[in-house]
Amino acid sequence: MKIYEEKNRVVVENMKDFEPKHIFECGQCFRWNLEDDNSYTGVVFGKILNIKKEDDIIYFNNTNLNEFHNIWYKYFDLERDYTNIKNKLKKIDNYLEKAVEFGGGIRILNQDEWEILISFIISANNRIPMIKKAIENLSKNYGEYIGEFRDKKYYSFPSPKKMNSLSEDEIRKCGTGFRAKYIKDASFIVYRQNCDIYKYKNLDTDMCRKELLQFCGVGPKVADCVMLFSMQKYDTFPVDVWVKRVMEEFYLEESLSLNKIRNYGISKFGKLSGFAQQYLFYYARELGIGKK
DNA sequence: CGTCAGGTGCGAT
DNA sequence: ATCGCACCTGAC
Repeated sequence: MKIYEEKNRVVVENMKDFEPKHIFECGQCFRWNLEDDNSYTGVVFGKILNIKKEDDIIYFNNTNLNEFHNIWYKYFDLERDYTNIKNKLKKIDNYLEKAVEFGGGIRILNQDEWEILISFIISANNRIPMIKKAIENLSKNYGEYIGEFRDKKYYSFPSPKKMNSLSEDEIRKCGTGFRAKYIKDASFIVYRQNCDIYKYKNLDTDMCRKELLQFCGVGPKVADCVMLFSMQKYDTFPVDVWVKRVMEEFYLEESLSLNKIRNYGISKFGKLSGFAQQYLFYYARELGIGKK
């Protein structure tokens, strides 16, 4: 892997297991958008980053080598050997082999706990375009102005303090629907009650999950997503409608409860459950597996 | 118009 | 423990 800096960008050559489409469209993030030139622009940690892959070269636009090492290396999980993970998963069976090959460029991002908690509360019984719109509205209306990139203005995700200062109605008007009161509650708990969700990642997976489940609007699926996408808990298996479909298509004879599917996944995939879930989810959703 | 979407809370069993 | 139902909202 060769990394070097050019004018306002970092160029990475020969990086394995990194495909922007797979990373940004496997359901783990909501603030990355496809541009006309087939690049993706996102807001992360109050910064605007643009990613473009051409042949085997990846361009990290609007950043520098310092930020690359201090922020993006961790965010994109670049220290992890995904080839090794993929090889282990591929050996399990032919279904997983297909799914892993289909989404071979997936990386599980290390995202901000607070932003992910609220984002996945919004995701409950919701569609991706609506989730993205609600998060964008919250940021545009109540986040900090960051700057412009290609003639578009960008805003950070509102802090717990800012979110707590809003009324339920102001949150609702951003398009969050019945989840507005959950967001209001979570903001109060995190900001006013000084609950440090940034320490949850230090707990073991079961305790971490137990803590998250105490938030109203956080059920089993949302808790698993928050743990997996922002707290480095990889021995968990979020089961949503797509994972249920693909598991029933590949592994299960009958229709099991979501919790039983989760337990089945964790017992089958162990420490790699979270990675397996991502490959299966992306495969199922892109191909419409099991859709009625 | 009804249905449904990357679930969850709630009350009833 | 497990089950069934309502739920903001907008696209079909």
